[in-house]
Amino acid sequence: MPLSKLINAIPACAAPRRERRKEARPGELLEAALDLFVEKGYAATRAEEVAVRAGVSKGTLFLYFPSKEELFKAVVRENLARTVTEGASELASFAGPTGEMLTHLMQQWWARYGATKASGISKLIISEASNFPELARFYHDEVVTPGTELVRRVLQRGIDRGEFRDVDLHYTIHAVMAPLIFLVMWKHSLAPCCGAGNTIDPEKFIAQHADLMVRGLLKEKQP
Amino acid sequence: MPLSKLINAIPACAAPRRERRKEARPGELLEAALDLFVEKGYAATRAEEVAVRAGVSKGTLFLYFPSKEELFKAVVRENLARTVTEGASELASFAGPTGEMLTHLMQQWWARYGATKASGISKLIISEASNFPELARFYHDEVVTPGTELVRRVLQRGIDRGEFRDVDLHYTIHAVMAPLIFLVMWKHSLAPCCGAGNTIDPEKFIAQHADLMVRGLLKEKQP
Amino acid sequence: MPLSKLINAIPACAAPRRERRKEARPGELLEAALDLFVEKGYAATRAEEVAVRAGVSKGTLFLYFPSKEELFKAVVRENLARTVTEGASELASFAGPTGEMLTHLMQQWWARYGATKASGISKLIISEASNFPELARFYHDEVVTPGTELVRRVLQRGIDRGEFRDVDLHYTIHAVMAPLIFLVMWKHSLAPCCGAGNTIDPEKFIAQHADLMVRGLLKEKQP
Amino acid sequence: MPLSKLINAIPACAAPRRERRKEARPGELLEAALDLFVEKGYAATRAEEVAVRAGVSKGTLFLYFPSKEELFKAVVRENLARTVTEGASELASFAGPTGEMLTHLMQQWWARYGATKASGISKLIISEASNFPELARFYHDEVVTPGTELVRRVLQRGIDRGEFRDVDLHYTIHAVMAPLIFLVMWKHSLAPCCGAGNTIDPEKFIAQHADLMVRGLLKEKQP
DNA sequence: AATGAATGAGTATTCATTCAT
DNA sequence: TATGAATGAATACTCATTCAT
Repeated sequence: MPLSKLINAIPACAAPRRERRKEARPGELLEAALDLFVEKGYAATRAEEVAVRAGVSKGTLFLYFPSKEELFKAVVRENLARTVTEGASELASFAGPTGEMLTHLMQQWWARYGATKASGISKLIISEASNFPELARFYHDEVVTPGTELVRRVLQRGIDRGEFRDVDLHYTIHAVMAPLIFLVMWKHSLAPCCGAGNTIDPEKFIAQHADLMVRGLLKEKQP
Repeated sequence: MPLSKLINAIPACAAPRRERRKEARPGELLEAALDLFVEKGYAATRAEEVAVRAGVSKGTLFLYFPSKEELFKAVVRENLARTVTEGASELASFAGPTGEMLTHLMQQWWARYGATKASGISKLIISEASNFPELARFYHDEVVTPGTELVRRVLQRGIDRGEFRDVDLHYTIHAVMAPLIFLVMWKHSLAPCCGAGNTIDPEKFIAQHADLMVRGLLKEKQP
Repeated sequence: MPLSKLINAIPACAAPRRERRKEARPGELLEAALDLFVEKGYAATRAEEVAVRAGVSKGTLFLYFPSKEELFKAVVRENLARTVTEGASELASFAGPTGEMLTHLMQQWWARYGATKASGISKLIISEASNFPELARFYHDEVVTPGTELVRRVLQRGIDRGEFRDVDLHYTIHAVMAPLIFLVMWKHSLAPCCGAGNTIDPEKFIAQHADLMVRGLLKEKQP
Repeated sequence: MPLSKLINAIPACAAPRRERRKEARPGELLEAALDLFVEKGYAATRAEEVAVRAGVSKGTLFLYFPSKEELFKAVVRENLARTVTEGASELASFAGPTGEMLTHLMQQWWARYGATKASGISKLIISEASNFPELARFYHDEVVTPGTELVRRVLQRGIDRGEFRDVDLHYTIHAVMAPLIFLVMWKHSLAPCCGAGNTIDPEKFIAQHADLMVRGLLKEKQP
C-alpha cells in the first residue's frame, strides 16, 4: 500500500460527517449566511464566519459560491422563493366577509413570514438596496409586486361586494402593508437593543392595525 | 491662446486649496458624510470619499473626527438633534377636531423630516442598529420615545373629547406611525431602484393613511 | 533561446511560493523579526519587512501574530526563554576556587548569550523599556533577577569559604554584571558604527574585568 | 492708523510672553525635546508634543529646526557639548593617591552628568545608534574617546607612580567605565519600571565599584 | 471534494511637514 | 515671526479569494 493512500486514509476515518450529504452543503451554507447577514449586515459578516457556522472550511464556501456577493444574492433569492406564492392559494377558498379576509391575510403573513428568520432578508434588502440594486429590483418584482397584487385583489373584492368604500387602491394597499413591513424592520433593528419597556406584541399590533383598517374601509352603516 | 495658459487656468479656478475655515469644516464634513452614509451605508463609505466630497483631504477629516465611527455617531446626533422637539410646540395651539389634528401632525412630520435628507438617518439607524446598538438606543430615546408621546397625547385628546373610540393607545400609536417610518425606509431603499411604475407619492399616501386612521378611530355616528 | 523562455525561467526558480509550512513559519518569522528589531529598533521596523525577510507575505505575518506588538513580545519571550536557567546547572558541579568559578561564569555567559544574536534583545528591552514597561518587568523578573541570584550564590560561596572579603552583596553583584551588560549594549550600538580603532575584544575584556573583580574580592594575603 | 496695524496690535497685548526672548526659543525647544526623547524614544515622540511642551506651536518648531531628525541631532549635540571637557581640568590639580583620584573621578562624573537629565542622551544614542550612525560616531568621537583618554591618564598616573599594577590599559579603561554606563542605562530603562525591590543607589554602587577597582588595581602590599 | 495556509489589494489612521494668514 | 489648519505619504491591519495538497 503506497504512502499516499495511507495519508489519505487518516482523515477518512476521522471525519464521518464530511462524507454524507454533499448536496446538503449549499443549503447549510445559505442558512448560516442568512443568520449572520441578518444579524450583522452584509459588510460586517465575514466569509469565514459563515463557513465555520456551517461546519465547513473557508475554502469550501468558495467551492459552492464564487464570491461573497454571490453568496449574499443566493441567500436572498433562496429565501424570497419560499415567500412567494404562499398564501395566495389559501385566500381563494375564503368565503366570509372581506374585512375578516383582510385581517386573516395579515395574520397569516406574520405567522408564515414575519415571525420566521426569513423575514430578516426584507431587512437586508432594504439595508443593502443601494449596494445591490439588482437585488432590490428582484425583491420588488418577486415580493413587493405579488404581495401588492394580493392585497389589491382582497380590497377590490371588498369594494365589488359593497363592503368597502371606493378608496384609492394604490395608496390603500400600501397603508395596509406598511405596518407589516414596519414590524419586520422593528424586529430586526431596534427591538433587540431597546426591547425593555417598549415591546411590541406583533399579533396584538396586527390585530389593532387590522381593526383600524377595516373600520376605516367599511362603508358607514346606513341608519 | 497657448496651451500653457489653458493648463494654468484649470488649477486656478479649481484649487482654492488650503483655505482656513475651521468653523465651517465640521458642518461640511457632516453633510458630506450624511450623503454618503445614507447613499451607501456605513461600511461601504470610505473615509477619504467623505473628505473629498467635503473638499478636503483625508487628514483633515481626522482632524475633526477621531475615527470613522465617531464621524458616523456625530452625523446621527447632528441630524437627530434637529428633529427632536420640533412639531410638538405647534400642536399645542391647535384648536380644531382631533382627526384634523392627527392628519396635520403626520403631514407636518413628512414635510419637516421625512422629505428632507435628514430622514436618511432613520434608515441608517435601522440598517446599522446591530453594529451600533448604542446609537440605536440613543435614537430610541431621543426620537422614538418623544415621537410616541406626541402621538399618544393627540390620541388621548381625541378620546377625552369623545371624538375617538377608547382604543388601545400603545398599539394605535404604532399603527399611526408605522406607515410614516415605512415611507422613509421606502424612499431610501427601494424607491431609488424601482421607482418606475410603482411610485408612491408621499403626500397622497399620508393623506390616504390619515383618512383611514381617522375613520377607524372616530366613534360611529349615532343614528 | 527566445525571450519568452527567459522570462518564464525566472519565476520558475525564484518562486516556490505558497508553500505549506505551518510548523516552521512562526520560528522563521521570529528569527527575521529578531534580526530587524535588533538592527533597526521596534518603531523603525516595518511589519512587511519582517514578512519579506521570512519569505512570506504581509498577511501571513498577521496569521501567526495578531499585531506588531505581539510579534515583538513573542520575539522577546522566545529569546529570553533560552537564556533563563542556562548556566545555573553547570555551576553546581564546579569544585575549584570561587575566583575561577566567577571568571568561568562570566566567560560562559558571553559564549552562550552575549556572543549570540539573542543578546540583541537585551539591547531591545533597554531601548524600548519605556514603551513596553510590561516587557521590561518581564525581562526583569525572568532575566535580571535570576541572573542576580546566580551571581549572588557564587559571591556568597566565596565569602562562606573564606576566599572573598565580606563585601556588600547587592552592589557587588551589579559591579560584576554591569560590564557584561555594557558589552552587549556596545556590541549592538556603537560597535557597528565606530568599530575601527576602538575595538573591544569581548573575551579579553571579560578576562580583564574578571581579573580585576577577583583581585578586588579576594582577601588580602596574610603575611 | 491702518487696519493692518490694528490687527497686529491685538496679539501684541494678548501675548506678553511671546515677544520676549526670541533667542531663547531654540533652547526651550531643545530642552522640551530632550525630555521627551529621553522619556519616550525618538520615534514615539511627536513633534507637536515637543512644541506644546516648549509653549509654542507646531509651526514654530519647524521654523527653528528643519526636521524632526535635525531636532534630534541638535538635542544630542547640544547636550554632548555640555559634557565634554568638563572634569578634565579639575583632575589636573589633584595631588593625592591615584586610587582616590579614580574614585573621585567616577563620583564627579555621576554628580555632573549621570545624575542629570543630560545622561538620558547616552541612552538615546545607544538606543538609536543604528538609525543615526552619524550621531553615534559623533558621540564616540566627542564623548567616548575623550572620556577614555581621561581615564587612561589617571590609570597611567597610577602605574607611573608605582601605585597600580601594570595592567592592560585598553581593557581596564572600559572595565572602569562600563558600570557607569550601565548605571545610566539602568536609570533610563528598567529603573522606572522595576524600581521596587531592586533599587540601585548610584553613589553606593559607584563607591563599591570604585573600591573593587582600586583594590584590583593596587599592587599587592609587600610583606 | 475539502482543507486551511498563503496572498495582497484595500482602508483607517497617524504624523511630519507645509503654507496662507 | 508665529500660528495652526491642511496635507498626504507612510503603515498596521483586515479579509475575500486562491491554490497546493
